[in-house]
Amino acid sequence: MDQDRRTRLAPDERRRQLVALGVASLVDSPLESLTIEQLAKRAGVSRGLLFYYFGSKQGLHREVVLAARDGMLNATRPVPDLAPLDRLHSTLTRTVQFVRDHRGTFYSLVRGAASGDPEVREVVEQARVEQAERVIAVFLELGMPDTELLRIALRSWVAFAEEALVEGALTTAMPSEQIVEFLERTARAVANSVAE
Amino acid sequence: MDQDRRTRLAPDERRRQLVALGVASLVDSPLESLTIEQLAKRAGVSRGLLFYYFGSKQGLHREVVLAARDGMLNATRPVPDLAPLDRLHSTLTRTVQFVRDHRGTFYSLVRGAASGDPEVREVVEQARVEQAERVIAVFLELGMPDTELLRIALRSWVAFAEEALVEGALTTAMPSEQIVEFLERTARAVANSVAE
DNA sequence: CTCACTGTTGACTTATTGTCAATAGCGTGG
DNA sequence: CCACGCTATTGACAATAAGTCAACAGTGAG
Repeated sequence: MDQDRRTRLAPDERRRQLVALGVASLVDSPLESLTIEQLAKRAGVSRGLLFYYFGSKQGLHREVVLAARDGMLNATRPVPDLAPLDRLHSTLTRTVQFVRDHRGTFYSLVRGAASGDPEVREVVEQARVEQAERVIAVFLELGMPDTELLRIALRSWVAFAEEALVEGALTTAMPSEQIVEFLERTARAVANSVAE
Repeated sequence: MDQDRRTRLAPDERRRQLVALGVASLVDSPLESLTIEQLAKRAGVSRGLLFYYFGSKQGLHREVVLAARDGMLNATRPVPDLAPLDRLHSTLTRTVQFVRDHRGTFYSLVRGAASGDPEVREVVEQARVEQAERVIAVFLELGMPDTELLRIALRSWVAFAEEALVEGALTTAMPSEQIVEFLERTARAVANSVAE
């Protein structure tokens, strides 16, 4: 579709192109339907080239999910200067924004890529860990004791938030501010409920 | 491994046997590695027979997940006679028990079967809906108004509980009573936080 | 006991992953 | 400017697993 003649690119550039095409395909189709053959055809290269770069289908999936994940983590990165609760508010606001701007990507990350092979699962798992760390930091700075139960609670609250975002931000027209406020309240409620 | 001669069973019985073997395989391996060939070999029948009964690999997966799901929903069915919060306590206690008695099954249900085809996902999705309904009923009986936000909140709390059960009940030695109490508190906290 | 019904089989087709020696762009040194 | 070598790229091939289907063979009914 691009060229009918063989074009030779620098490895980094070709890799970027292939991963970008993969991420783009997540917008309207789940990860598991991202087959080597389809992507090869879209990119106008042979299937063999994908194995040259990614080794296996799972290797490709891993890099695609990694790129999508980093895009999300980047768009929702906390602003260090803000006070804890303001930082949480800021992060959640941008999270809702990201979810609504990139519905397909978000949904594929939190739902589609859940199963499959452990390598891929681990990539999205790391995103949850990172997000949990962000929220834990907020409440530790507010003076809560660093207990195992608090960590489990906020780790689980991340799963709570993912579900709420799918239900609230993707399938209803609820105003973003209301969703953000809902997430803030529940986070505080969960954290408080383990602090006795 | 069972018989080397062809044995002809009544359809219901054969179906039961095949599904039971499939559910048993979930104990120590994820759903997606449950291949037609493996199950056929374990059951001592030909691959063709599995297609005769289930039509497709997804059809098999659907019935296996359905059986595993119903086993869980059954083991954790609410006792109607109890008062709302007692009923919640009872259900959660049996849920923790089930999770620890059937680690593999539970994990496969809430993690492994998450992706794959929409048919299979829908089956486990219905389990979440059912569990959400159970919790929603508790708080409605306690007099809370039936708002969309409450439903989303408790629907999301089910995801919260799944995560907490994986983290708390499967990967730590935390006493069951403590996990149950934790789940009760967070459920109340989440419900209260939307009731203003 | 035999006969029809149907549970069961195995060989075949199709689709997709993965392998690898051969090919052909593209920068570089002469 | 132009061979020439490095390597990005290809296409043909093998391996695996999903589906298909006509033929086969238990089992109960008459």
